Amino acid sequence: MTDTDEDRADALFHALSDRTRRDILRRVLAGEHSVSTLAAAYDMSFAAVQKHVAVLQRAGLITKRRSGREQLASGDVDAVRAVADMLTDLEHIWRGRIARIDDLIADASPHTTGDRQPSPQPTPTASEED
Amino acid sequence: MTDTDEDRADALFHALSDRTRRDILRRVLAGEHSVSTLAAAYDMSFAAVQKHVAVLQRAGLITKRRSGREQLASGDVDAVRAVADMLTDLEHIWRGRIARIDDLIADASPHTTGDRQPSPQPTPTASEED
DNA sequence: ACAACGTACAACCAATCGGTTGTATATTGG
DNA sequence: CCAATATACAACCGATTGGTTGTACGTTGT
Repeated sequence: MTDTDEDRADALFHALSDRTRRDILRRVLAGEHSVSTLAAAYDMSFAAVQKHVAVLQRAGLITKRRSGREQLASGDVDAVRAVADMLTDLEHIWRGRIARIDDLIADASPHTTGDRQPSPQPTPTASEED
Repeated sequence: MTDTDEDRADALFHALSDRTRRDILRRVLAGEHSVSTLAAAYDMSFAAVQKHVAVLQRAGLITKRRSGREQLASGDVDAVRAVADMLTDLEHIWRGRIARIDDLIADASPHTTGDRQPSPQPTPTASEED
């Protein structure tokens, strides 16, 4: 919850919010690729791809290692898991809400205690219009 | 895979890339909140918060239902899971890479079959043309 | 009826984004 | 040595973003 964590989350989600970057990430998770090799795969300038790689690297989603004149990029699966964990945290928050609703239902009707599924609708008062 | 899927991924990750929006999402995953209630929690104008809510809604991360003059926002955990699944897919891609490396190691040295670690070096055979 | 409330949206602004071209700097191969 | 290759980075540009204020409109409570 610290400010630095939020900065990191900003960088991670922002890095993932571009389809070219997601594609690059897929490629470098599957195996090392030089920036040139990556650039050849897209219909844009080398500089554009290099900037995408830099964004991914700054977010910590990929690492680079020098090999002669090439920079070989590699996907960092731990960073991907860190993002997945953030989403799991969100799911936990949601589960807490459902648990609270279940408690209310259990309180209102002493029956039906013991079923706690993904729950079709969180609140009984459903009426949508706009 | 499809273009629409990528559009959706763009919207989801973009929506999550702002800390105010992530905070709003946490609140509405924990329980319904009106836009006004949400706006009161942040040091910015009502209009700014309303736009953040709109971004989250367009991405499908939250839904709104009208209750009198209020719009009650609710987090959609299925959308959160959809994002988590995208990250799981990325992890699978990475696992495929590790499996390939393991195969190479197993092929090179008939011994040591059965240890599968995060792998310090990704093998010198970077399969790529130029 | 009508003032207050809750919401939506338009118009505007500075900052950032995703792309471009151009330039500089290593590294490699002939 | 020199040319080609691989990378990095600056400067620029149009589009988008995150914020603002102002306005409009339906709903509610008195």
